[in-house]
Amino acid sequence: MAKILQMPGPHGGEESLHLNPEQRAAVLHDEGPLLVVAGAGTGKTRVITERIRHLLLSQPDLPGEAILGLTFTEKAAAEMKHRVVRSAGERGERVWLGTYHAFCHHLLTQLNPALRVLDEVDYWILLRRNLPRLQLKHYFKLAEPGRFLSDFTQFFSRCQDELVTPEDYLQYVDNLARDFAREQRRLDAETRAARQEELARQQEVARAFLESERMLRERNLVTFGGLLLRAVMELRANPDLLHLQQQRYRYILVDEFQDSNIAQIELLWLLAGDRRNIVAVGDDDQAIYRFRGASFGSFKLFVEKFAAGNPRPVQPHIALRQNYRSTQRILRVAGAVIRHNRDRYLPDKELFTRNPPGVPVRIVEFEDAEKEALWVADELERLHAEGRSWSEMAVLYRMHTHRERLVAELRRRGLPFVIRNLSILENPLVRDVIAYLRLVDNPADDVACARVLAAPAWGLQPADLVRLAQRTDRSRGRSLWAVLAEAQNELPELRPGARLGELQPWIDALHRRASVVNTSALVELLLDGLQLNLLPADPDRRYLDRLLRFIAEWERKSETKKLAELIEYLGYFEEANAILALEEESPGDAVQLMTVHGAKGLEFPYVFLLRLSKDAFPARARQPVLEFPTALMKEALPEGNVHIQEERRLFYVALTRAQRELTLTAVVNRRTKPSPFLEDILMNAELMARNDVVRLTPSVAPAPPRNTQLFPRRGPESRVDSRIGEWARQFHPPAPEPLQLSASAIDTYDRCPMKYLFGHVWGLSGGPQAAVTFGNLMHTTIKEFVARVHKGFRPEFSEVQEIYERNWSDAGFRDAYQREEYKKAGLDQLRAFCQSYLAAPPRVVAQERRFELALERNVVVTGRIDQINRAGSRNQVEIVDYKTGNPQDQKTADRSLQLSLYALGAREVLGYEPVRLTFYNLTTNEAVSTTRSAAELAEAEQRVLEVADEIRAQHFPARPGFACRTCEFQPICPEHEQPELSVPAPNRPEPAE
DNA sequence: TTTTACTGGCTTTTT
DNA sequence: GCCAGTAAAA
Repeated sequence: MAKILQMPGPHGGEESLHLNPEQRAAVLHDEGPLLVVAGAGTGKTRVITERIRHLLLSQPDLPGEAILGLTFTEKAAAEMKHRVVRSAGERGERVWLGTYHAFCHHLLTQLNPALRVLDEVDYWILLRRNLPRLQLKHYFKLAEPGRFLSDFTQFFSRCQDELVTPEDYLQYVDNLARDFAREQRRLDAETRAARQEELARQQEVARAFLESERMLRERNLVTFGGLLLRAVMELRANPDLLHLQQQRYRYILVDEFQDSNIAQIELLWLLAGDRRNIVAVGDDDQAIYRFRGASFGSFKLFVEKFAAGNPRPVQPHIALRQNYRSTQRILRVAGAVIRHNRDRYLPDKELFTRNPPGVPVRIVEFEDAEKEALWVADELERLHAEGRSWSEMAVLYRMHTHRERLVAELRRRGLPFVIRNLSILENPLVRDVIAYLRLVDNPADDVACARVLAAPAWGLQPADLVRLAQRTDRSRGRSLWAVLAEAQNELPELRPGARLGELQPWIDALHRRASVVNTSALVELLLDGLQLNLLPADPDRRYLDRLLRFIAEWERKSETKKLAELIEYLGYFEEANAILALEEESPGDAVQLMTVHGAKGLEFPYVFLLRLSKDAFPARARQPVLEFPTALMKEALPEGNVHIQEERRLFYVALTRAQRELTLTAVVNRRTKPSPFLEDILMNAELMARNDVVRLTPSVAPAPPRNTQLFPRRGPESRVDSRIGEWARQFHPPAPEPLQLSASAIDTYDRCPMKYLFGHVWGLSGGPQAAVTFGNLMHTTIKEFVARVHKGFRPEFSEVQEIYERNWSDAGFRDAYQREEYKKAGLDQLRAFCQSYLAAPPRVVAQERRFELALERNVVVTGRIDQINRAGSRNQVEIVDYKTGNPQDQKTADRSLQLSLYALGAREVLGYEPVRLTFYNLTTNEAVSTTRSAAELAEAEQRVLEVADEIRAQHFPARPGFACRTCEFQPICPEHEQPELSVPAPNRPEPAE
């Protein structure tokens, strides 16, 4: 070894000659543990690959398979493998280079060859399908049975990261229960109840964890987190296996060590054995994955565990400090930022560079996001005009939503860009194909049908679609498809050239085939029929291929392989918030857009970092629904604000991506404050004195309109390219006069005018919803019950139950479990309701009373009051509205437009004096009452007229947001549709480090 | 200075 | 549908 150390490069190879002293020391490190602290852009991947090469070349009899290299991503592993093979040849081929997960999978399949790995979505779906077995109570919502499942999968995965098994967790909860039993007498009633509740929740979680593990084992499945946990358990329990592994892997190298979790560190500890030949490379300033379970102090653990008590004296760590990537100015700014994180375990790692000083880092402020987007687009164009290629520029952001305006602007200008990790479910062609599949599966799916009908080939105009939709009738099961069949004869005269005649038999035939053939065969038939002739260069091709691969992968694990199951799976897929991203490929010459997390490990000459505003970057801290208990942590929580420190490291990662120029933009106005991270820079006297930073507040002129039609459509014969989104934006027929409005219509308009357009103007409706079916049933049952009491009867509960069951409908329930849970809940609620109703029956004046109230300007308010009770003298009444679902509180009642309108109707039309307005919450069997003053009623009237004006002005913008998650019109909403730009010829991107 | 009402924005990602 | 941060009100 000594001889080698004196050589200029270990083997005189070209590359090793260029190693700096620290890199060389790391590469040549002899035996025992070593931590290589490799700052951003200091060549850490190179150290690992060079070290592997050095090990192989310096020990001719060392077999490649004695070296184990572990990474976090398959991409990193593949890149490393490529480099090792290139520099070490055939022996490099045999080096085990892969992800932790791949390694554990390999290990476990040696013991259990049929073991299959379940990804996060499929895990979610497994739990969703077996929901009854989880016996959820606190974490269950009738209307949304899957609501908490991703919280559970996340939590279980977090436990596994910390090597906590379901049994361990149960033990922990049992201890909590024991503590509570001992202490409860000393607690006041309120605290006791709160502790009791919390304990019950914990017990539910523990039970679900055990049960989910049971489900996995029954099917011989394992989750990603489980791979690590089970591998560690096997190695601990099986000394022979452990010994074998320790013998085999004589040298271990780990990349990105700072992101290791407890399970991974334990795995390394077991594999390294007494030899402790482990080189861990990483940068704790770039640790950005604590939110998903990475250890707080992997470096500290390493030094304490591996280096302590080591038989041979070793240098605990080597720091790589020379940066080869960025200019001096960029590096100084980044260094000033990260220095604010005081708790760094190893302090001596100030980076330096021999690169030129470069130009100052720009901090640019705008009053709104629109201006930010315009200016950044201007800058990108300017750089390109100066001769930079698009691919040299990257735009980074903290959250996906921050890029939206810029994307719109780039698209408007026709600039080439690629977005990493973009879901294909927003691609119009993919949405078209899925709409066809949904229509084939269920011809009564009006939303899918509407999308299909808007394809050019069927020759319809928006007015035709709306005319057809007006004739549907959800309550009688007359769907758009059924109306279409009836209207068949009228249509040729309706629109010459309409080829609906071809559509119907084709879809009907596919529908019949769907229950017979496998989905892959069906999809093939569908694609044939679509007559899609995608050229190889068509950007849509990649999206379609990805969808087809998704279907093929699903079919392999599917039980029935039939379309109906795929449609169900897709529903779950969306419910689980899963994204189906295009596989990564060379982006070609295009501006790269990605989150800062996505940019880790990459480098770009020109970097723009968006939205450095408070609550944007750093993002707000949020607590998970199920928090991992501190008591089970195997390491101490670091001091200080953990969240802000991680955000600052993320900021540091972003800054250090830049090679030549770095621009930070911020939106700053009365509401939005600048990011505290900018203060870190601007308040730094040294940076300012050295001119490392300039601050700009440019005035931004709106860009002139350019390319609007970026996507050449496939022409008038196309059976895809649905124009539904365009129609939604443009086809706003005038409202019929007089304009009739109900409280719920106004509510819909307020939430999202485009939803109002689809439902109330066009007359489309989504499928039946469980909550609605249930609500109707409860209303009907109560109406009949109240009517009988009114007639002087005192119905037994069995009679009520009989009414309930007679009126039951299965429409809209997602599955039997949800249906049965609803059924039980409904009966319980009715039991409670009837009992309290009979205890003090009101004097009912009217039930389900309809009214039409004519306001000024030819506007009519319509409504149906559930129940009117006498309240006091003469015509004084109470208006009752029964509510199922989430209970309404006092505040909601006080400001409810619905109650105001009912009060107006009761007074103006029905001649009552409403002295009390009541929401009767069936869920809690509690009434909430309120009143309305004359002024408040006038205000409500005003509100109706305002909405009426908006509707008459045909103003129907989409209001995207939280509500979209449950909106049945999503498949046809233009807001959820993003055509992607085509990109010129690909060239391979240069990986960094 | 404390309470209440209104407004906007819903992470980040890998296996 | 909920939470937090901020503006308005007391």
